Amino acid sequence: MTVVYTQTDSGVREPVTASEPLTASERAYRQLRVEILDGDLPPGTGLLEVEQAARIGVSRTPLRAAVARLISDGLVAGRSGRGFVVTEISIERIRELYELRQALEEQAARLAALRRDPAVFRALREQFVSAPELLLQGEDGIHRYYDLIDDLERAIDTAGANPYLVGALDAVRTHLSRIRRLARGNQARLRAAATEHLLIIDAIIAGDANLAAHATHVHLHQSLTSVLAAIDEETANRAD
Amino acid sequence: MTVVYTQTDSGVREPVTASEPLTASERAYRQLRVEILDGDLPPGTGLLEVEQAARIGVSRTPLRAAVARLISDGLVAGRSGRGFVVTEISIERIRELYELRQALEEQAARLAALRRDPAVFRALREQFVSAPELLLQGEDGIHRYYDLIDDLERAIDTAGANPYLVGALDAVRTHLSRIRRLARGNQARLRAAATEHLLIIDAIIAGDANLAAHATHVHLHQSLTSVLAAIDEETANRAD
DNA sequence: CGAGCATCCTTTGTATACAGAGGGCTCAAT
DNA sequence: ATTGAGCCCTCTGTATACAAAGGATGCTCG
Repeated sequence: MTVVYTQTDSGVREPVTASEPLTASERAYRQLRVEILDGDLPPGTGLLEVEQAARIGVSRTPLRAAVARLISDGLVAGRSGRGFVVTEISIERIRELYELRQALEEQAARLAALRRDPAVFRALREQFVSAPELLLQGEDGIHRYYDLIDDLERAIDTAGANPYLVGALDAVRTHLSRIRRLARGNQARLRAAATEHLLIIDAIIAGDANLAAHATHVHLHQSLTSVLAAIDEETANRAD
Repeated sequence: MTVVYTQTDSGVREPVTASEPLTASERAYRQLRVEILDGDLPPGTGLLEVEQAARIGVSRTPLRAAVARLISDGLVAGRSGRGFVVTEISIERIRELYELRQALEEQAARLAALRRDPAVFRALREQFVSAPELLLQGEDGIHRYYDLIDDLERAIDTAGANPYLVGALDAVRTHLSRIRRLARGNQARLRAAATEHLLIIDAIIAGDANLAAHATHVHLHQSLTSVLAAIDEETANRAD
């Protein structure tokens, strides 16, 4: 199970650890993945092997390997004799995704509360207390806020110490990142989220597994509500 | 070329409608998968592309595709310059797997209770009531009992109506089937399990999501306890 | 006798050639 | 004009040839 953390925001955040001698299939996989996640290849886009191989600059063999991985990621679907398609994401799919996410994140929070190193989460707490200030610092602050959330998620994953769970969560987060673009930058929501995150952190520090799980449940409920509202609004605006 | 990528196909229960003209990569995938799941290729077994391609009777290209799928299934792991290995399953891994399973099956039971068609589960209830009799009918009865459990799982999946959740559960069940061989055929445990399953079914029929989730939690706790005990015993016997 | 280095060999990664299947297009008939 | 059938063409699935990387082994030097 190859995990690739290419955070797809236009940020230039890779420490650039030399130019990696990536294999062709790896390059093809990453490029297609980023393009799908960023929406450059919108859902429903039909793709052909030869065409994409030529565009990316690899032969069909590594491209097919890349596509196979994307299929198992659920980002594209195979078509019988006509190439492959970028999978659609409907509102119904988002609801379903959140139902899975609920189950996974609650369990992750539970396990983290049981196994955490308190020091790690106390440090995170510090940062989340001052998170609202970040939101006043424009685009860059918001970007750093999202990074902070990533740090929290990773800390919870690490504390939970369950590779299977982390793997399932990574898959969910992959799909979520296709949605997050929609609901990005809602100040009010982000401030509320910071409060919710603080409660989760406190529960984990206290070793209160049930509270951690319930706080996570509440947080995700609010998150889903916000996402659905943002999509509704978007759709309404588009109808104007 | 009609190639259907049955991504999370549990494979076992195909009515075997003659040998369809499967693609070479599909054949290779299924064969390797079955061999790993059945333990013919025990954990730790090192495999080479050429060697396996020759054995199965396909060329390296489709074999590589098959291995790629097995890797994303988590059944094998890639080695840098030395082929690939069937992944190990330690006791610790089993515990972790059950932690994930808990989260997923509880959510599935919850959703099933909310969305089920009562008639389906009333029919299943009938069968589970008479399940203990099956256990008296020897190996064949036990086999039919396991089929019954499969039916229940599928009914819950269908009622839950969440493809993402089902996909995650299929992945977990794939790994579980490697373990189940160990704890197979413990009569006392199977009788107890039938009772637990009945409670889950009743909760789903009643539309009681919380009870369904808790009953599932209890059931999985007992299941894990039983599996770990069986392994302990096995290890002890082997030490003799 | 041990350690380091170079070389060989094994095994993967990639490209390309070929075959078959499926869909689309054209042409004709009603 | 519309619909059906047949043909062609495109695109996938597979095999194989080639290249490069990594490890193991043996040789040499200290």
